[in-house]
Amino acid sequence: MTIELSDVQEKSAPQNEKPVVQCLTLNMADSKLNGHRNTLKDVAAQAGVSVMSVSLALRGGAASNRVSEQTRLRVLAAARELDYRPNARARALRLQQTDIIGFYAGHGYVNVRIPFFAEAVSGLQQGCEQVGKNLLLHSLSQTAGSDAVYRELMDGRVDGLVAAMPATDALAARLASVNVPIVAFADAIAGVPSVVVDDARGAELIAEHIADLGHRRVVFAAGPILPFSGRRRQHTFLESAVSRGMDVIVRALGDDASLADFVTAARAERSTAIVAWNDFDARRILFAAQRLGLNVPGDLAITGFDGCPSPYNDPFPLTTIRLPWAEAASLAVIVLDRLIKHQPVDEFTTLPVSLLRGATT
Amino acid sequence: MTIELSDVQEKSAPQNEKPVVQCLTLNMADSKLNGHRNTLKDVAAQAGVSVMSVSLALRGGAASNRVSEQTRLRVLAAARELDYRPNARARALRLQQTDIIGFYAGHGYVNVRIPFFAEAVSGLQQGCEQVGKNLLLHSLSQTAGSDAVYRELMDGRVDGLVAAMPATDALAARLASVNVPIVAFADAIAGVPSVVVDDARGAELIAEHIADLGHRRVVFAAGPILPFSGRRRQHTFLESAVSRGMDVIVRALGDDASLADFVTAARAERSTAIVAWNDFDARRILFAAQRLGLNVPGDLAITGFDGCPSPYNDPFPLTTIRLPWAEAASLAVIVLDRLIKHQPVDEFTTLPVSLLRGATT
DNA sequence: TACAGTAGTGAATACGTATTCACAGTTGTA
DNA sequence: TACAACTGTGAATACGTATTCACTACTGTA
Repeated sequence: MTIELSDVQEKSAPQNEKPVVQCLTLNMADSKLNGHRNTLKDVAAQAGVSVMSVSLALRGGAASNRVSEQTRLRVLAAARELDYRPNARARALRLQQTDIIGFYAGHGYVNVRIPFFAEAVSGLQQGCEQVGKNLLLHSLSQTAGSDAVYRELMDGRVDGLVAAMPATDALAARLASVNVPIVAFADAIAGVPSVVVDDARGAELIAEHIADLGHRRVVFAAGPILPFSGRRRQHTFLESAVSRGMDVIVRALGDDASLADFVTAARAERSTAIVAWNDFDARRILFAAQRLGLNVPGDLAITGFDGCPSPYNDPFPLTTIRLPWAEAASLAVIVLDRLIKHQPVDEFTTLPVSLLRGATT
Repeated sequence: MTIELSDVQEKSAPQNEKPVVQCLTLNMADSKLNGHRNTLKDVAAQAGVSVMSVSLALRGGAASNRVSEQTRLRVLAAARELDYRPNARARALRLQQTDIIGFYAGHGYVNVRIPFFAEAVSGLQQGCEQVGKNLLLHSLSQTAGSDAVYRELMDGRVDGLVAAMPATDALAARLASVNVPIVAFADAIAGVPSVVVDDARGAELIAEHIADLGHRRVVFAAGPILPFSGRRRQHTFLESAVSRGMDVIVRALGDDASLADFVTAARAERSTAIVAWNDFDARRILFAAQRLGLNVPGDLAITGFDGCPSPYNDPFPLTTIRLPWAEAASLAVIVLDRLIKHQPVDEFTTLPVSLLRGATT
């Protein structure tokens, strides 16, 4: 069942090495651009009333009482006939609001391929739909520094920002001091409404689970770099596991080449379980253990942390802590919206986590 | 190695069933909002020159020659001192351009959890970074109809749109006729510059590969609904496989409950391989086959279509066709940017695909 | 010295919306 | 009939930028 990596080969199609391109003219594009868009003034002229009346009539609700029913109907007819839509750019300037919120993530997490980020974006989208905003993914990956976030935030492009794990404390402080509504996500930021998940409780649940299964000696696999939430998991797990009488060895997990050594070392020192600080690393360890011919969980139990649902039916699911990133992100948007509207908000929200029992313990 | 689904249980944390919430005041938020942002006029006053001079001086390049060196330096100093940043909302109205592009995907593919979508967004982001645009994810999932896309497109919120697989032909036609730059992605749209991947060639590669392995009787698993690219894969595979002397049975794949029946039926009629039109279905079939105790690929070979890289090291990778969605999406953005700038564009671009040999054949 | 040419800058305006202000017209009351 | 109260609507303006227009001051040449 163990598969060699070399089995995965890429065989490119010989006759299709270069993109097949047919270049045609672009007269079509030229003729399509610069089409005239109808404005409020056009509608007013069409209906034979003033701009003001149009604005009031179209706004609906209580404002519509200001205009006579006859005028209102005439305006509506004219607007429909001209297919009028308020210009979002002008609206944004007039109302000082774009109906767009931004999302920033530090530590290189700006990549939808990473499950955490995908879950977050999924939740953000859902939240946006609920409050009628749009989501702007800043075009800032590794190259763009923290300054780019700040600039985009300050130039009025977005109404607010959901900030996940700022790369540095300096950036966090800078974000917190800015004149723009901000909600912290995943990691709390001092002085900013924050939505987080209960990492610490998750670490306790793992410790409890491992202890219940009878493990007495385990390895905690820390990443080379550990964001704040990772440090919290490590700290709480250590405390909880030790208090349950377990020996815990904390060791940094290296690159792919060193994975086998990591597992072998754990076995050599008689550890029976490896607790990883996230699912990504847990799967790397699982993969290495399987390649070494170990029986998981018989020879070695492995646990992760995140529990992002797999897009595929996973035949060998991890035992892990499910962190409700999507729900948290969705909530973050709602909090941000309240902040933008000057409504009272909870300064700090922690979402509960749960143990997801898979096949690795 | 086969795992029962019932093994995956969710055990919630008893004392954390409700979100832990600490509600504080929001005076902080109040004091932060409504901060004054410096405008061009403020900079002009600070530097003791006119608005025009400031605009010219800050623009740099050839325009800066219009102002004296002394004025330029004074303006720069004033701008830095006031931490001036041009207001994006006002710029958008003045320049009739927001530097934002939108992305629309039909057929329910608006979900970063779906690998195709994640790859697409990843490529879009990369492309955006290259051309200096931002990416707007419309808040439109299942609830919002095609009308919402149209509206967002027409109100000037975005400079252009990358459209993947419009839900209906009517929508495609409508998009193509609009006064806004559009690039079709994944599925071509008539009259619109399109960036697609070579589905047909991929289907040939699969047929060739399966034939080389000696299979004479295979099942093509079609989805209940097949988007255009899926129909193309099916059509070309059929043609190519039959011409190589294979028997092909085309059968729709049902829900999870019917997966086992699907596999059993294939075995009963002596098929030795199942070709799925995408990776998602291929994995579902793989999962079902493993649960039935079959040896893959010994008893049954399985192939997919997509080849999105897994975020985790996959110990049992599919044999599939790698479709370069990210590259295609990135290119789509670049084409869109050229369209926006009225530069000539390729009307049709097809990116090459390759066979990814995994562990399932 | 007078005038043409040029460099530099201030004032004014458009982009399209939403809203304030003021005014005309209508109805109601003394 | 005269005046107040009120309703509906037109005109004007601000949001902040980028750009056009027009004007001043200065340099160079005849």
